Amino acid sequence: MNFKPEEDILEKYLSSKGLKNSQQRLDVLRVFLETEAHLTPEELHALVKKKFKTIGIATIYRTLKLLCNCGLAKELLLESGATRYEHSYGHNHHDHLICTQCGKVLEVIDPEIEKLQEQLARKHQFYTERHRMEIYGVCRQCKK
Amino acid sequence: MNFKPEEDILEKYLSSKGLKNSQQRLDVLRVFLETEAHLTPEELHALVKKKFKTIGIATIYRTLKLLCNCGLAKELLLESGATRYEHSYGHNHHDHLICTQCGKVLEVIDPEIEKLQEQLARKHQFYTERHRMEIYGVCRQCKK
DNA sequence: TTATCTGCAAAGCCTTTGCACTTAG
DNA sequence: CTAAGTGCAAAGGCTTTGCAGATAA
Repeated sequence: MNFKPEEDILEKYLSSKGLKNSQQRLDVLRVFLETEAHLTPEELHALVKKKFKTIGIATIYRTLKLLCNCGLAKELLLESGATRYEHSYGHNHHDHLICTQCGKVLEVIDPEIEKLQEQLARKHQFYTERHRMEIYGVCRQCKK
Repeated sequence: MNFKPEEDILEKYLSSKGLKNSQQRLDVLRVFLETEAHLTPEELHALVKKKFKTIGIATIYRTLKLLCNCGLAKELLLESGATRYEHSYGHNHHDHLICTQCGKVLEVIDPEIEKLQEQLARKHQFYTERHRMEIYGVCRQCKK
């Protein structure tokens, strides 16, 4: 049993699919979990490289895909264009407040909005699978 | 004075910037306005080509950028990955309901949700610039 | 042992850019 | 006339893929 539940989840996912628990995959997961920032593959690559010099960017891309498949990470397509990844394990559905100055991303949730979104979909006879909402603006620190 | 207000808007925008009213720019605008679909640059290129065989994809990209700058088009970054463009002139802010089966995109608006979004931002001391909301699901026709 | 994984470099998308020729003003 | 635009092809980002050597099971 690992210290982190996320490591168990990845391990079990890999085993169940007949995939291997490689050192690199664990390294990537650990570094990914160390920061709450919403990283790009390139940023994550730079961080992993600090500790494991030889890691290749292809392994980062491949591992991020695995992490998404087993529910540990989630892809985030923000308007800045770059694809970013956030932690998914233990994080319920949430929306994002994004500072257009410093790039900070806040995770927020409003049950009332969620309810209205569902009603809106129903009104148009859409069977909701998922939704996303992002508010872009300037945070308090940057406004000063 | 042109038949379409959009043509006037483009013309005036170009003149004001010292840019030229080329035939191609008008061609692209006209074909863009002919369909309510949310097109990718490649799809628009194919449509324009039907009428103006020699148009190049670079001109499509360049013209779409101009149309965005003068408020006639708006870039749409949906989860499918492809960048799409929608009409912007005469269309107020709205959100999107997207069918994950047939790709249909409905433009919707809910004033109550808009209000709550603004409150949510204020609660976190964010000064809202804009926001986006997309609901992905299955439309009535596809559900049948 | 052997199927999978890794790092590398090459290849693939989509989008932008440089260039020589063309055109609007 | 000449600054700006066009189509083409080449170049740029980001992401994926093919491959030969490495490794988990």
